[in-house]
Amino acid sequence: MPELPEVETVRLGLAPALEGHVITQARIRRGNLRIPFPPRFAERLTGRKVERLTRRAKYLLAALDSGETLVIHLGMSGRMSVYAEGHRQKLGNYVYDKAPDGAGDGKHDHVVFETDVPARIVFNDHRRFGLMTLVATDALDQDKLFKDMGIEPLSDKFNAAYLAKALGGKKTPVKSALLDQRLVAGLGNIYVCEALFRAGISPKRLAGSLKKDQIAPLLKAIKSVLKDAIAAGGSTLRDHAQATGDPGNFQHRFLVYGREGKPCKGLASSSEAVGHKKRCKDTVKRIVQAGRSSFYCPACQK
DNA sequence: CGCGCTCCCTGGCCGC
DNA sequence: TGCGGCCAGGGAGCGC
Repeated sequence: MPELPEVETVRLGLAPALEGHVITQARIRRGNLRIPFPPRFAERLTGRKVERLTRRAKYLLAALDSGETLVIHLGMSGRMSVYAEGHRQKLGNYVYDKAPDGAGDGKHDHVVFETDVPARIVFNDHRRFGLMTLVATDALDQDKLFKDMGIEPLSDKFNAAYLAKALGGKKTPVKSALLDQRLVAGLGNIYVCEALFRAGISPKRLAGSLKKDQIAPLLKAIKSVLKDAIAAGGSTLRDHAQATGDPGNFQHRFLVYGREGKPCKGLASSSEAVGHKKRCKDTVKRIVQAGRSSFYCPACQK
């Protein structure tokens, strides 16, 4: 489920319970995630202070005072839930429920942390495509997980010149190119579909065939859809929840994703418009590209 | 090298 | 209500 906006939403909700705090206990309840836990995983976390909680693409990174970084990926269905010990309480900008009986004991609760807030943090992942591992902080960039990863879409480095070069000459559909984490890291199926709609570009267009004057609108569409989704707490289709347990709200603002056969919304508001008309009588279509659904409006996207 | 297909795993939903 | 089939936000691996 989680693309960049969902992971960022989780990071924001996790930070008050983790950043600047000590992990007083770490417990593996169930292994069998995408990769095995590293040796002595719990011991290497216990007693460690989390100095910073950051995000790289769809990964959460908790830098520890030991010089290691706890790397977390939520896969398709991962959740990080924060519970306050004792009673419901507010930390930073978030309100956390009191840990109910059995919080952390569920069938798909893989890892449970306690921190000195005190708070309990539960990593739950029923599809088990997620992972948790430890990597030396000063070698993070060279790690297998990150060494081929492209730039952050919300960074200043992701600009029109970069995007033009990244797409230029590519014979793959622009939809597939934007999903390639080596070009730009953090976009997934939902936000690529939504960004292409906002920019008025068909997912079938070959990346290298985009006109010069389509690059800037596409860039703007990608950045705006990600920012809007973060502000809305991400998109909850089924599994995504914020660290507080609340669902995200951006799914109510999808213009094409999951809307096959429904009327095209045209451009619902000027803030979402990056260059096409508001009125449209066509319906949203779904095609499969590289094994994944693409939703688009044939009239609005060329 | 670069592409797309398949698979990993579980569960929700749809249609019969 | 029960059950089989299909589908899902990610990503690695493999074959062409």
